Amino acid sequence: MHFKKDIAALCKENGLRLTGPRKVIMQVLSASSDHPDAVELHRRVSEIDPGIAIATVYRTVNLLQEKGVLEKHTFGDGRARFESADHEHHDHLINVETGDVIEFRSDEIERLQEEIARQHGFTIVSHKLQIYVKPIDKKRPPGKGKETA
Amino acid sequence: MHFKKDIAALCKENGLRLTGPRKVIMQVLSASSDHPDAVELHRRVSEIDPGIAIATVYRTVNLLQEKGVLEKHTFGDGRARFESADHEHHDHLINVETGDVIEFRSDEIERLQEEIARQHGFTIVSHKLQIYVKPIDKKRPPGKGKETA
DNA sequence: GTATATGCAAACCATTTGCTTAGCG
DNA sequence: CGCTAAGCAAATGGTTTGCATATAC
Repeated sequence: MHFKKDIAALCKENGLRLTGPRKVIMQVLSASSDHPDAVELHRRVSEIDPGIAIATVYRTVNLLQEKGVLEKHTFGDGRARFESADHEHHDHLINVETGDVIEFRSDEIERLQEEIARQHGFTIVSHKLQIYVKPIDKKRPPGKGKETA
Repeated sequence: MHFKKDIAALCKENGLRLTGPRKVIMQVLSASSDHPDAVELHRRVSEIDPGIAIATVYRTVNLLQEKGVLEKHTFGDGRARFESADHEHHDHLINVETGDVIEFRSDEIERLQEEIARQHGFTIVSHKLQIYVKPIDKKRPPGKGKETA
């Protein structure tokens, strides 16, 4: 995750008050290198300040998403997951055996998408590409084969 | 949608009993050319047999997905949407202004995905590409910029 | 006849919201 | 001080499940 700008600046330029809960939540987001969901985020936040309500976590991440600071993803399981938006766009490989998420970027795919949208008379607002994968290594035990939804 | 095989055959080869509700649900699925969610599916099913419970719709559609007969998608709104799996793979353009879903296929993108997965030491289990778009037409008012989840 | 399906209602889970109080600017 | 935020709990929306009955095979 790791925000390029500092938290106070992010709040100020988005017209958000720099409150205690926000500081903690944004600090946790900034320190997270994975793509936590709201509940996991709340768990991490609670280790720092147990008094912060999960409703505040939801309100904060939604606010940050509206302001364009965060991106919201849904990788098949019901929950929404978040990551910083202040990086170059990338897509995700999801290891179905472990749930791990790997980021990648393909300019060629990006370009093809633009082309496809244009051919249909549209411009792209956003897009998501998720590739659900498993290790090539055949010797690995089957593991819990999560559904690919 | 439109199943290639007939409904009785689909049930039989998947070890499912050919019940009244299943006949109706699968018939509705087969007749749908869009990507209905469970509630919409239930609405259509109810026009034919008002006695069928939405729980049965959910159970049926999940069963068919497990058996590989249906694909389940989530296009950002909370609901799951379904379509037949017995066609060549394709991806989706989602018009954010209308919610319309347009199918497309790009062999080149498919190929690039294979390549990316392989480079990371994986094979593809499945993948989803959703391009959220709006009409090129500039004269349209800004509209409600729905979130891109 | 017996295991599988269904209907119904209650349960679930993630997320949102109304209301009141707290605290940033 | 005034208005935004937070906490809490109740509400929501989509989806699943337990249980008793019905039905396909």
